[in-house]
Amino acid sequence: MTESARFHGTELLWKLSDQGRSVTRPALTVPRIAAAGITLADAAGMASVSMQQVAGMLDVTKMALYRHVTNKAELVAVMIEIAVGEPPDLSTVPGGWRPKLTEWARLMRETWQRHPWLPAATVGERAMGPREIGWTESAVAALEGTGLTGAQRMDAVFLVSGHIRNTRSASTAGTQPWSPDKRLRSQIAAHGDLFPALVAATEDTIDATPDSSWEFGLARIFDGLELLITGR
Amino acid sequence: MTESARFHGTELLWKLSDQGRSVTRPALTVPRIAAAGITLADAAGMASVSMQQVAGMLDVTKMALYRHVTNKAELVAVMIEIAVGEPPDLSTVPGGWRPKLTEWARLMRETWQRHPWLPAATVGERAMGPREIGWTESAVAALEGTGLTGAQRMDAVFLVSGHIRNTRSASTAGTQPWSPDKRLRSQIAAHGDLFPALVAATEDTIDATPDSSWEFGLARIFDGLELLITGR
DNA sequence: ACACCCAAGTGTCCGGCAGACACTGATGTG
DNA sequence: CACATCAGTGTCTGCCGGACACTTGGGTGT
Repeated sequence: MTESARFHGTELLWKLSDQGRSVTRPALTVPRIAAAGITLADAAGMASVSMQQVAGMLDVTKMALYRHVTNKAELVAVMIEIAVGEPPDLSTVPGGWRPKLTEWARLMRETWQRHPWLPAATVGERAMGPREIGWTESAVAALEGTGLTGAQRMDAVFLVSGHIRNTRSASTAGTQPWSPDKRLRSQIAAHGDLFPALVAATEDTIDATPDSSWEFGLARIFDGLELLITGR
Repeated sequence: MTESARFHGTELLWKLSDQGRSVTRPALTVPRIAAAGITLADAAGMASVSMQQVAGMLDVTKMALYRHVTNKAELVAVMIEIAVGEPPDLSTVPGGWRPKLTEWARLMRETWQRHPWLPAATVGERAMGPREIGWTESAVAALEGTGLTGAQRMDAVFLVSGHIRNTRSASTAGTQPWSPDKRLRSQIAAHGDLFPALVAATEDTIDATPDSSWEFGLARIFDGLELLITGR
């Protein structure tokens, strides 16, 4: 059927199109759907993840997705569970809780950097998957033997992960009146009489790297924890 | 024209109705619109603040609002600026930076408690109003004379306000696998073999107050800052 | 007294969103 | 061959933000 239809192009084209649809297209599965959602979110943010956009990526009607996920929240949950990946094994990290937690924070930050929508998605009341809980497990385990109570270990992990969330993306961190936003900065300068302390403090933040807040905060938090753990 | 129509009720009724519309109803103004939005957000969350809902509270069509605000983002910005209130004057707080910042954090937390939608609304790229910037100014000013560089003062304030944001509301804090969510907790217990550290740590968090994470984190952060400031 | 203007509020439309529900067409098994 | 099951479809509803043209009523200039 390849060459014989040379002079009946339309027929062949139609068949090709049909074959393209029914043969080459892989079956719709939850992982494939989630992967499409992740691709979309990585590229254009969580706001552009809608059922129809995801369906569009798979050349399928949005209603087809509902055969595999019960609703959008479930789709997002699967996306998160896949995107966070396997929790790390910190037992191989030499040293005490501090190097272990440092590595944990680094890995988590890295993951969230790869998927900038994760901070925004992992917010509010929702179901957590096993891998997501596993990340917390890792961090809490790193604090065993520090003499902290269970509640304190929990709070410490919460504090660190909160800091990651806050420094991770402009879309989840609170807006701050400095950072590279020239417009806002010039507004502060224009009303300098109202904000003398800000004007003074922003003078030497011009070359601040985006990572400086991250490192500063993490150092303070770890110092504070160390003070508590070593008992002064 | 008032009494002469006594026996032509319909006319009077129509006029009353007209008067009721034009006389008793106050004019639409930006503050009134914003107040309606704040009431709505306080009661039912940011998700229920839509142009039509706000307009409905004022017995007006949603399109009428667009005469006073250019779009929804601007409405929200005004809501925020009004809700945060005047920034505090910390110069009256006796003591050094730590009591001042403690008071600042307390006040900010209080404000955000009064308007639980504030954390969610003050996120992402957006315009900040003078009062909002003023809050930051207050905090940065409290750190003057500590010997910290401008960038460090900024980072410190960012760290504290980030912690407020994280502990403030379930709608902005990252989901955590403990807290009073029985369902999630039982799931951890059910798969206890996967999460031994979590099981151990959650055992004594049953009576954790919702404020404990807040106080724990703030104490660690302040301790860490103090360590840096006193130079040790 | 009259024409006119203009600001405030309105009605209608559009595209995009999540999701309910009934349907079609293929496939494998008795 | 009959039939159940299942993957994917089409259409509908009710929300959302917002563009745009419209009405209406209270001044104001002449």
